[in-house]
Amino acid sequence: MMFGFNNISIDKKSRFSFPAKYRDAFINSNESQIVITKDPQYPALKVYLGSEWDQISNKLSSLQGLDPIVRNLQWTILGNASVSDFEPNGRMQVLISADLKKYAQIEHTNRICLIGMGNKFEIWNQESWEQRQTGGSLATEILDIVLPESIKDMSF
Amino acid sequence: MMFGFNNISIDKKSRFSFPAKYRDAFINSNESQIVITKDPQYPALKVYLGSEWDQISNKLSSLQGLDPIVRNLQWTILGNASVSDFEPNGRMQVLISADLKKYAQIEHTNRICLIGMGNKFEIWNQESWEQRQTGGSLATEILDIVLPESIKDMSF
DNA sequence: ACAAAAAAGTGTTATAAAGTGCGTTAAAAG
DNA sequence: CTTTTAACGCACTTTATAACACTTTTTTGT
Repeated sequence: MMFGFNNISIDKKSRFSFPAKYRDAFINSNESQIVITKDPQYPALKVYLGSEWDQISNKLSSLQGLDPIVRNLQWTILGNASVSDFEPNGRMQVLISADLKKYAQIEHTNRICLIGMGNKFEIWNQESWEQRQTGGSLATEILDIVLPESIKDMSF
Repeated sequence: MMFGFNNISIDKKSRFSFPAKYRDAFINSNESQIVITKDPQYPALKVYLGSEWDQISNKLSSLQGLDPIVRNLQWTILGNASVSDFEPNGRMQVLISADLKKYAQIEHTNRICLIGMGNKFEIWNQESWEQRQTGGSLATEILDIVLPESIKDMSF
């Protein structure tokens, strides 16, 4: 499983590499693809292993798109996904597109926060992450929309 | 079971070792991993055995991440977890990351308090711990918001 | 439409920093 | 006094990152 905080660099060509400590996890789960997409709630990116992504994307695309909330999630998550080949034995490098960099507000920096959340990672701009960690802005964002039943049991 | 107070040292490379009195407990419970992460309420660290951690992290990551309070807990606990291999027969040493040291306010000292809480440990800055013990309140109680039902029955 | 130039993407290497392992000394316990 | 444990120091190994070279794709001008 993949947990924990990492402050890592992006090179001039917009690549980052996963810290070596996750290598075994990648090898064991037999992954050969990595998918990066937008986080639907925050200015951050989600990074999924290929197999995880298959589950999420299948489930999400099968939902009926008439509900505007579902429709929005589909646009955000499916419509921005970027699939990369990935070699767990190699350098474990992944390219981030200009578009995704912009969304996560990491266009003008070469340091990012890569957060292991168990079955996925998140990528954050350093300042945004630190603000989140203090919990300061929490009070203002208690979910004010009612989620449709269909996604209540999904965890992205 | 692992109980009791220990005042121990961190070396120059940010490692501490568990007191020898816990060796049998580690060997008996057959652990080969130790997980350190942030305490969600206080400026302290939680130290879990691998098996305990599996339970906690599974439960926590299965919760609805669209709820901002849940998401915050996931960030704090999962997103800051550091997993170490651990040999109960060896020196029982564990590395603490710079990030976690900062959170627990133990960056500028080489003495820490390691508190056995039965199935887990806590790591405290010495002054904070003493204040707690004498009933003084700490500056920040980080999580002072109402918890959603889904996590009311969890014990971290 | 084609060639040249620029940009984007891929791969390799070198080096400083971070992490690991282990022997030695000092302190505590039996 | 002997044995065990904790702390320290040092050497070795691994890792992260920047610099560089090469290839492929895209853009531009004629």
